[in-house]
Amino acid sequence: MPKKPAAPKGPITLATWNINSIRARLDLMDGFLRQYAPDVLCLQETKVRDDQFPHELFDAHGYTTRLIKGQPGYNGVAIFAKHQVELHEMRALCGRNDCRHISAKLPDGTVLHNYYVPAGGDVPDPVKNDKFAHKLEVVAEMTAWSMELKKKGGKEILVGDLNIAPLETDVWSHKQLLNVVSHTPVETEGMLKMQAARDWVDAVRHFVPAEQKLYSWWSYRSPNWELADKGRRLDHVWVSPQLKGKLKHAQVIKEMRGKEKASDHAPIIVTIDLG
DNA sequence: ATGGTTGGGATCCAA
Repeated sequence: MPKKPAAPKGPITLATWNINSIRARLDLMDGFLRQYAPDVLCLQETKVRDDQFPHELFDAHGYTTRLIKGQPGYNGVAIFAKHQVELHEMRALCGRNDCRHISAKLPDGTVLHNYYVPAGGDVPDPVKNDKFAHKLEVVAEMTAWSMELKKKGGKEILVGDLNIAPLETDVWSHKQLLNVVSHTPVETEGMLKMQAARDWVDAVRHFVPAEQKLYSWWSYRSPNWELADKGRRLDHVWVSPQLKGKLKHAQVIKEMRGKEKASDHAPIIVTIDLG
């Protein structure tokens, strides 16, 4: 009888990936899971209703826990694990039930939050662009929520496509992107406030110095994405301060951006010792 | 200054 395995001893690997439609990328996902087999996998932009989710692939790879929250066409988040984890919460950001958050309680009590922050449209003005206004509201709400978490002081991990590249080295050209949605000062400063509200530790920058360029997303519109390398770091893994010393490794799996039928985002894998 | 690509699900929207 297949039983859900107990929590692994020692470090676990945790992946986050904006997959840009799971049904369009079953082969890509299969290859990724064969090669990297993370213990826990968080997805954003699954773009599929729950009753149409392709469970078989994840079943075949041993993800006995599958927590999904999808809607037709857009958004959609999911958490998979090779061992038992509990659904913790599904937050409706800004009062909209639009499938941008799902969270799970891991065996040691750490709560894992998976977010998909709105991209925010093209015009970086909340008066002229409702989508940008909504993005800023979501960031403000996540900041207030982070402050509440800080009061409780539990162990938390926050991952996802946050659609903001906070540091100058998180974009290919700081100057040229200052007025481009994802790197405007109101967004980058908003993100820093959110980090400060819970003392979130940027798990990827914990290993990659801020002087070094680092991206997780390259637009489909650039025909020569790798050579041009006009990327942005939109995807993040943050941990609450008491987990900082438990971080073992972090890596953007850029190779996945170069595969056939790739997502425009690369996955990130963090190794953390929750034991 | 502009247009470039992709996926979903309808003939356009979101990214």
